[in-house]
Amino acid sequence: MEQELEDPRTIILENIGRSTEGLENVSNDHNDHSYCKPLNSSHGSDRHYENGPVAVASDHQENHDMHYSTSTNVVVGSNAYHQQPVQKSRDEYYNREPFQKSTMIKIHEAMARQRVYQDTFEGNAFDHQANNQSIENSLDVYDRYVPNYHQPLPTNTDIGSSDDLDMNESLNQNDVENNYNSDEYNQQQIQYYHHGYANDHHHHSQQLHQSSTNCMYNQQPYLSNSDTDDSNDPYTNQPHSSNGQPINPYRQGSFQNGAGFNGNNQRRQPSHSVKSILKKTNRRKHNHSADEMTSNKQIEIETDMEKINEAYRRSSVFYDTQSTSSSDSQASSSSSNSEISEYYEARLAVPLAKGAALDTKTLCRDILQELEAKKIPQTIFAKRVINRSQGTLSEIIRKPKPWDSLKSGRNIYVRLFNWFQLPVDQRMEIVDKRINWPVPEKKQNTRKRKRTTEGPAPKKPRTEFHPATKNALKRIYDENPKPSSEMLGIIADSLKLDKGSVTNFFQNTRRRTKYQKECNHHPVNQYSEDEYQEDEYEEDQQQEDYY
DNA sequence: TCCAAGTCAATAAG
DNA sequence: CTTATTGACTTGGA
Repeated sequence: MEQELEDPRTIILENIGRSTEGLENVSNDHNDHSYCKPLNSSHGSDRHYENGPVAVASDHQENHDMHYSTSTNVVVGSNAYHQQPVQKSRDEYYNREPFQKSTMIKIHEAMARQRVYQDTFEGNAFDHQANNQSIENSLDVYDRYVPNYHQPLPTNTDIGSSDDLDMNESLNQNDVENNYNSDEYNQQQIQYYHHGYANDHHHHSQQLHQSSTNCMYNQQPYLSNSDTDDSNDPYTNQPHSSNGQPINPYRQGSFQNGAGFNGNNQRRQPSHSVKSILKKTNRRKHNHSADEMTSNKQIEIETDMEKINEAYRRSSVFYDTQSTSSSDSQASSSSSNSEISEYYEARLAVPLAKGAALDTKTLCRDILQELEAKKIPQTIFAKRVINRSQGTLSEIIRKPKPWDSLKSGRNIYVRLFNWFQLPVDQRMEIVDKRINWPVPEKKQNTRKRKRTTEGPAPKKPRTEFHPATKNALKRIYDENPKPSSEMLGIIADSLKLDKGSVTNFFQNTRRRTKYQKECNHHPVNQYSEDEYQEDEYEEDQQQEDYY
């Protein structure tokens, strides 16, 4: 496509009136788009992933088995999706220079130009001085963006373990959706409770209330106005209490009675909580029935409660006959698994009280601890409790987003919370691998890409960026996290990437970086522009725990 | 079409 | 085996 007529560095140097002597020679460009590598071989022809990527994985494994010791055949080339894949060895792929040295200069220049254009367009004076400066700086951009690196030889990618715990199904996401999560959540006058939690976890530096070991959320009324205090915790938008305590996540009106709802799980009966929920609901109804929106919500809540009640009624026999040990995997004959499961589902789906806010950070930390303590695998927890994949769970738990920044994602945290409110035996029963809970129906609305007339479009194989390419992208991102579409095109061309991939990269990075700053208070993480000499790009984002 | 937020799911890391 | 990472896809809204 584009032809490299002249080394852009020359142009730049000439532009700023400097000699071109001493420029390092660079080889000619090769426009073969060889610098990003879809992971899966055999693609592009007529393979459609009707059976999911698994089918391809086995191909991979085949290659792997046959060629690993010397070199693994991989598809090389961002165009593999549209064209015939090119087989190259992994070694060769990694040892290749991903793109021309001049490339980064070009990109940098283009970005500078765009800035200039924007400035001009916006009527700002164009600072030639600054521009030259910027161009000049761009000369060493390549070295900054593409540090030397020594790609280790591919390690054994133990592919044999294609563990199919197979809770397959991209499960029904509907069940969660009828929880309300409108923004009137935020508009409410919110009353928070002080969130002092006491449990058997010792690592909490700010632990204060020491009471029953199982009462995770021992709540006490705590009045505050979430919008008036500037020392708000981004995670809850709640003020910190004077003594630095984490602030309670819950609003009055729902489950404020910690003893009643969560209390001592040794003695508590399911009926207790169900009743208590219903009671609260009714009370809420009286309090808020004036507003129409509110009454609509009310109806939803009531429906939820009905479901719970209903499910509970049907499964109550089970609880009555349930022995103390929940280790008995088989439910009593009088209550089917699906009924119980229904009950649990209803419990997990209970919406938070209107206006309530969860302290996601604290919640997740505790949940995480619980998982570790109880040896509950994420895979099963993810499916059973929040109905999501393991990877999703991991990210949600590990990097919880502030409540106020959440949209529909709030449902997940609510479910997490609800699960945690359950007495341990129920809690554990839900995630007991020995029990085969009925799999939630899949939302069959799998009308994937309807573009093509013949079935689902093939999935684009995952791109594996060359380390240097990845690094370059990161640097560019640092400079401009939100390039215009045009810029994206330039970047893609320059780095020999698919524009879609570049777009995805920026999109993903933006989203994944969004709360990092708020989380990272360590100065160590403050990115410093001048010490990335060596290859330190592999450990680039140690997202330092912020607890 | 673009974006953000939510996810999936392959696969790298531990 | 379990968990963390991350490119691509899906949804819902301009």
